[in-house]
Amino acid sequence: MNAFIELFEEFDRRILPHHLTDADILRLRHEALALDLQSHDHAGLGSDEDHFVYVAKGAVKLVAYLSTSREQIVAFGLPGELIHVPGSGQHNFSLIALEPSGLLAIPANSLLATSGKESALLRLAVEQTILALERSRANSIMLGTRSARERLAGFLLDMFERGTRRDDPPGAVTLPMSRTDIADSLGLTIETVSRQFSEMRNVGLIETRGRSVVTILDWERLALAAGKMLEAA
Amino acid sequence: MNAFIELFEEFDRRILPHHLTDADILRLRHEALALDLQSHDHAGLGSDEDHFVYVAKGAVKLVAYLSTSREQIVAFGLPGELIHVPGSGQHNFSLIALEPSGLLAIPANSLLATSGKESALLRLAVEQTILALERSRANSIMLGTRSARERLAGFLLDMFERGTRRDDPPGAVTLPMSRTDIADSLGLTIETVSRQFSEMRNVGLIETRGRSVVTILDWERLALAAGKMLEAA
DNA sequence: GTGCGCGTTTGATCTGCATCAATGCGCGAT
DNA sequence: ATCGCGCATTGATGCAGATCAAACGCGCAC
Repeated sequence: MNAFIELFEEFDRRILPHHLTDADILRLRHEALALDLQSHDHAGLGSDEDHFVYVAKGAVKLVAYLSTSREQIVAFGLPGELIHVPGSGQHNFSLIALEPSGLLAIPANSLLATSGKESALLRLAVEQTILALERSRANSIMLGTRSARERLAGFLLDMFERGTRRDDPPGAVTLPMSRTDIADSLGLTIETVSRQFSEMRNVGLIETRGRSVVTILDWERLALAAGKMLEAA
Repeated sequence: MNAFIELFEEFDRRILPHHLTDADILRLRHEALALDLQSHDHAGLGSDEDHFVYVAKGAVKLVAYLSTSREQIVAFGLPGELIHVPGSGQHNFSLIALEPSGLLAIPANSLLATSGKESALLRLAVEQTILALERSRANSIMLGTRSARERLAGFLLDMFERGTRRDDPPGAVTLPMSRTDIADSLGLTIETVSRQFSEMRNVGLIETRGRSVVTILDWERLALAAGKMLEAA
């Protein structure tokens, strides 16, 4: 229970607009749901309702299931991020922990049911949804046009921007997800991902330690490999 | 000018929530921009601001440019639809008419700057953004996991649902976009798209007349070819 | 109608990534 | 430390779709 209080306060500090009405805060606090997940746990948000999930600790993936065999990861959620989780619609989505994680789930409706004159929460909902939309479209572009090399290079740069931890040495990232997860998010196979890792290591772009620590050695060439240059034109 | 009035009234009837305050409607009417585009015209929305664009007549594509060579179509807009157009952010987007089109562009901010107590417009913005997000994610799934055949079959079904015109014979759609556009939206090449069209014609799934009229002959097998069955599982 | 141009179709070949198949190795359990 | 399992790497092969190249035909101007 104390855990919930802390979680909510962090969420309040880092995401919520300041100067909310007491009524709004109370309602949110009442309708928010704290989740403490272990690796591979599904966040059972149950209902058909959309949620915004704040990731306080750990890391999660948002997965869309198609056939039993193939799945597509639509987004990763890293600490400090708020991710939009759709209720059961056309596709079957599910939010799964990559490592032990502390989450706070807010039903979208409790942002939408703003109390009368104060619309700060509604505005938050719009902003966050637009952010999610931008990321999703960037993803579509990646999946529609990039080669395997470009995808992995872009992925690493993105992960570095979003996911560097305080205990990571400079230039290094600890990837919370498996090769399978990386493959499923980039629309590739594990073998291809692995081969790209090896090649990038061989040509001196990156260095890896263990399964999940990646150090970026040559930023410029990595950005180039990600195809960033072409975009500028 | 008269054209603007008609456009706005249609937009009001079909998209806007009923019971808006007069102030809201007036502001919208003032900040909305009517666009009358010819084929291949860019909608010069200029600013860095996001827009929602209502397609009254014609058809448009929302394109992301990468290199000069390759481009990715992120969404199509057909009559009656409202599409979200991002201001210049990370990627360079642009909204282009596929045929002579009548559009109404609403700056996102004029939905967000809701006047005090009435938040109906804000709610509209959230709903529409969430819709765009859902479509974008469905697109990511398509691009990440589907084969060429599945992509085209799914595309045709989607176009039929969204784009049948009153003058189309039953079972037929008039596609407003070129093979190049189809290819750019599905993450394929024109040749591959063309070959898939031919094969589907050969096996009796569809029939084509001219360049752009497609008749669906076998709905069941087409849905099957789109991979719809696997999703159900 | 006739002719021309561009979008489309079709064909031949190439290649990047998937698939199939071992082997290797990091990492938690003992 | 060492064992053993599951993830990861590496290798061999196949194939879907890209690329290169050529013919076709729809739709427009004259």
